Amino acid sequence: MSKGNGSLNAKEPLYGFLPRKVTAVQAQSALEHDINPFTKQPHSAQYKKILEARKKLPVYAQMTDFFKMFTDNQVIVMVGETGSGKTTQIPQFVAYSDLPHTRGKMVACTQPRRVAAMSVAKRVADEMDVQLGRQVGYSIRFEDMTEPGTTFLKYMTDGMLLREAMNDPDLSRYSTIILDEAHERTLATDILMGLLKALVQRRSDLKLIVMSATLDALKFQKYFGIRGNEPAPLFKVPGRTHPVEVFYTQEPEPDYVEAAIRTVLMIHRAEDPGDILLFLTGEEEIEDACKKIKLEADDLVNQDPDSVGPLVCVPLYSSLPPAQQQRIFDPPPSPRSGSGPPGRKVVVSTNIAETSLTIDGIVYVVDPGFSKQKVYNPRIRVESLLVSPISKASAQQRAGRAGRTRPGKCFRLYTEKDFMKELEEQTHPEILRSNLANTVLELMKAGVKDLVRFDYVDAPAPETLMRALELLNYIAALDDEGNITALGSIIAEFPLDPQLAKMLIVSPEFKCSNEILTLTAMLSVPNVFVRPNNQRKEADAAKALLSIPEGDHLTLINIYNSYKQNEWDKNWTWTNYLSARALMQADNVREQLKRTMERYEIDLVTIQDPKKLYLAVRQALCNGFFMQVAHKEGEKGGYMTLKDNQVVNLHPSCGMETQPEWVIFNEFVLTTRPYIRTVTEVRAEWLLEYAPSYFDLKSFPDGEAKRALQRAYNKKAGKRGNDDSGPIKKKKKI
DNA sequence: GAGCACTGC
Repeated sequence: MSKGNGSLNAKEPLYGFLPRKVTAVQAQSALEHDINPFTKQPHSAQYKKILEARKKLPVYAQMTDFFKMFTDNQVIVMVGETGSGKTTQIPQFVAYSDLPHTRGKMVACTQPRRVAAMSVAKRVADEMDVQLGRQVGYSIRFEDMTEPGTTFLKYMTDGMLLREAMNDPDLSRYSTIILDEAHERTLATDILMGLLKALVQRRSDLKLIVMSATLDALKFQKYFGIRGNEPAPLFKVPGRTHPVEVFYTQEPEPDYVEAAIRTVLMIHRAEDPGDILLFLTGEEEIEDACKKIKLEADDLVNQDPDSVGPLVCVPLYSSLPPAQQQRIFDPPPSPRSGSGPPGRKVVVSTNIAETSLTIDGIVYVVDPGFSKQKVYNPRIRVESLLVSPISKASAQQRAGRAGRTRPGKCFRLYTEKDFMKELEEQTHPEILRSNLANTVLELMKAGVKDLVRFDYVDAPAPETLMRALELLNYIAALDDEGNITALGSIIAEFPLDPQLAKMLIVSPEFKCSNEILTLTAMLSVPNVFVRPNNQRKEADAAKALLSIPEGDHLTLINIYNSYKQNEWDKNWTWTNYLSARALMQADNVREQLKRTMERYEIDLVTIQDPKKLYLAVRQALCNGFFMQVAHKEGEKGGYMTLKDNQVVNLHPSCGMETQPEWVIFNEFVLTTRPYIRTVTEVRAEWLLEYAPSYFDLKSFPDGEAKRALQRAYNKKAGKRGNDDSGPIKKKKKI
């Protein structure tokens, strides 16, 4: 709407507002108005109450500066520490200035996590006195809570916006894009930053706000600087947290778990009431530490019940069932007697408590300085998890968890010198630690021609990019010139690893797309097998009953089918030692993938005879995973991966009855030893037939595997001409 | 004879 628009009368709260030239005074008058400018309804009583609370947020005090900076600049970097109110307020300020609803546009605000996108959208809908899903909404995988034509402020996951960018590289629905929590440097946020840097140059009408923590601001300012040297302007808002006193050890601790337990008990004996948060690295470590803390704390209470209160220890990690995760919000235990010492709660958690989950009432943080981090080795194409020292930024984030409700203390189990000298400033962004096959394809689909010269915030290693391009070329997603193919364009549409998508797309040729659809869904959710420590035998026996001897991939299909047949029986997953949560998720994913298949007219077909069906599934598997093949070498059950010659063993969870000569595996895991996990028997002749360029023997490294392939090749050549019983030939060219 | 840091589409 613009000045002089005759359809507006002077009583309208937004009368005289010029998009992007709105002042803070104007916005404030609209906020105080009795009429909601977006619904034209009178504001509720609750609206006024919330507005008073909003006015106390630090960011509110800087409205004037913000509106001016937004008017004057296309790109802004914003820093707002915890408690500043930036995530809820800035998008609203933008909406009042940008007035996207008057131009059929939207303001998007991205979040790295689904729950954040949902809960912030709900809060902001309340603040704006609108119904969630109307003017204010959110969009996450499996749930689009927006109304086309009505929603103008949309919270969404960063991955969701990246998906949209693939099909509309200009992101033309948006007038302003806000990237929140940019300092977390998720893969999706990093890619979006690269795409948006180029996009703001193409689209002068698009505004961009990058919100981050203090430490990264200058880097982003420089990255988004215009015309060479001039950095993007910075908008800074102070936080509102309580002080946290930090303590270091005098000497390095040789055993951080032991030191952590000791520190927790020391706090319990000697410090004022208040809950403790201890960071450890993984499930096993956490369960173990909980047991030990509980034992020792009980001892202390028994020895000295007059001065030591009761203690409860609560584990927290993502694979814990939601009901058990809820225990972190329980109040601490009550004193044993009315006048006895107060109880204390200890939460022992993975990194999940560093960003994803906030626990109120934490006063003490114990930080041993480690976490499990993903690392990618492009040489052997393997992602693995390694216990590594955290960064300074991460240590600060952990310490901050002690000061949410009142002043707190953080005990770092390393020396101050190590903190200053040894810890990296920032955790390496995910883009430097991941296999980029998926990312490269997404970028290509978003119209990026030259991946090596793309303007990344942090450029990945050239070898990582080469590996990604190589894989995409082998599965025919990219042609030999490096251009995206028609097939590659469809592969990119599936929310799957490219190999899985390729396998799914070709599966109708093998008449088993129904089963491959199930398999891809099962492979994209967390482990479905549950194996409680005290019932391992029972769990393994239950698994054996559902196993298919030719391979774990077939077992996964069988499990899904049995699950669906027994859906009426609420106890079925439980009695079979399977995760109901993971299976429900698989079902959900399967439905989503099915819709994408329908969009591209990929037929859903199956073969009635189970023997033939399983054979077809294994052949289809070769079409996607021919790069993940191992050959049996020697008599002791050892395998060697093809081409990169890694010596591996079948993972103990593998359910095959024999050790076949050729197998395809879903993942390579490096734990106590190198293992291949989720494994299925295949035949050499299939590999040669479905991936001839990859199995081109001329370029193959010498060894047992090559000789075996050569024999299969010779046999095949000898048979040619009198054997036409091969798989169904391509009927539809993609 | 072992594990599953955390997100996201």
